[in-house]
Amino acid sequence: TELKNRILAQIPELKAYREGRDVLLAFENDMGPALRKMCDDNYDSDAICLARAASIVRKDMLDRNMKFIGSFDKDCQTNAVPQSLLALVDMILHGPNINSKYKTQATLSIAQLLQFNSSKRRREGSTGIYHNKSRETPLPIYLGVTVHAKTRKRDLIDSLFHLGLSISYDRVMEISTLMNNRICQKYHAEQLVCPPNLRPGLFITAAIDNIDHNPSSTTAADSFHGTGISLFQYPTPDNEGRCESHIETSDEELLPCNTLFELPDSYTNVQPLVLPKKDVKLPEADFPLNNNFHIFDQASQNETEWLNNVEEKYMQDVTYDSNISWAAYHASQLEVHSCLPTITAMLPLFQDDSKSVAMIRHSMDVIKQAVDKLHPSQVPVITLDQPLYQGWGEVL
DNA sequence: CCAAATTGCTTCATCCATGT
DNA sequence: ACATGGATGAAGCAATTTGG
Repeated sequence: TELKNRILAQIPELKAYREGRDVLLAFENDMGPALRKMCDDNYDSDAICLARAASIVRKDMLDRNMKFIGSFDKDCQTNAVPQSLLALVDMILHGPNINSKYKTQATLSIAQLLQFNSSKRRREGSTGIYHNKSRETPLPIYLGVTVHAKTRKRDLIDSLFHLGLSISYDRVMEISTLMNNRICQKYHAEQLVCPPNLRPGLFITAAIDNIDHNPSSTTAADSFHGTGISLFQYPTPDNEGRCESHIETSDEELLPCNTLFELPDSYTNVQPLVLPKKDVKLPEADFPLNNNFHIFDQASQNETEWLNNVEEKYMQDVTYDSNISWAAYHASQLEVHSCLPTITAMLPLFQDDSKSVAMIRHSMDVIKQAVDKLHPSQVPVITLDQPLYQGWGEVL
C-alpha cells in the first residue's frame, strides 16, 4: 500500500484499480506523458528500482522454509539464505562488479540477519518483531545458544534478541530441551549411554573421579558428592576415527519441547552390590606370569638421567628449556609426533558416593558398555585416584 | 477476520553470596 | 547461624502479531 501510494503520488496520471486483494495500476489517459514523466523523474525511478529489487529478494526470502534440526552442517550458512539475497548483500558491500564465488562472513552474517528478522506482513504501528521459526538462520541460533552456554546470562541473550542479533531466550531453552530429548531418545534406543561426539574405531581410556561441589556459603543446604566418568579418545593423523556425531532425527514431531526426558534406567540405577566376606579364589591365568625386570632397569635408568639433568642444570639460571621438573624433563625426552586434540566426553553425573563399591562396579559396567559399542575389540582401560582405587581393589 | 504462533508479564520457588 | 536480596527458571496467562 505504501508503495502504491508513493507511485500514485509521483505519477498522478496513474489510476489504481482494486481487484480483490491485488491492486492494479493502470494509466488513465494515454501512455506517452506518463512514460515521459517516469523517465524524467530520475530520483523516483531509483526508488522504484530499490523497491523492485527488494520485492524480488523478499519473495525468495519468504519462500524459505528451514527447520533447525539440532546441528549445523558445513554449508548451513550459505544454504540458509536465498542466493538472490546473498548476491544483493554482496553487491551492496563490495560493489556490483564483484562476482566472487567466496562470500565473506560479513555477507553471510548480514544476509542471515536480514532473513531472520524478515516478516511477511507488518501491522501498522507494531513495535516488536515476531520471528518465524521457519525463517530462522544459523547465526542467531548459534549466537543465542553459545552465549547461553558460556555465560548462562538471561539478560545478555535478551538484549541480543532485542537488537535483532539472536534468538529469544525462550527459544534457546526450547532448543536445549530438544537436544536433551533427542539424545535421551538415542540412549534409550541403544539402551546405553555413550556421548555422540566420541568416534567409533578409536582407542578409549576412561577416568572415574569423585565430584565434590561443596558450596562455601553456610546456608547452602545440599552439597554434591557424586561420581563423574570421563571418556577420552586419541585420534592420530593416521586414524581419525569415524565421525558420526549426527543424531538421527527420524520422528521429529513426536519430541515434546516442554518436558525433559529421563536417562535410561539401566544407566541411572546403581545396582546394589554385596562383597563376599571371605577371600575370593582368583582364577588361574592361562598364560605365564613372568617378571619383566628389564622394564624396571629401563625405568630406573630414566630416573637417573633426569637426576643427572637436574644436577647439571640447577646451578644455572632457569630458562624456558631447562626442563628441571620431572614431568618437563620426561616430556622433553619424548619424540615429537603430530597429534590431534584429544576427544573428551563426560558422562552424566551420578549422585552416589564414588568410593562405594556398588558405584565403582556400576562405573565399570557403564564404561564397558560404551567401549564395546565404540571399539569392540578393546579391553577397557580405566584410571582412578587413590581412595577410589581402594574400593576398586575390593571389587576386583 | 480469525486461528495460531510468538512474546511479554507476573508469580512462585529455589539457590546462593553477602552481611550481620 | 540467620536474614536478605539478587539471580534464575518454570509455569501460566494475557497481549500482540502473523499469515491464510
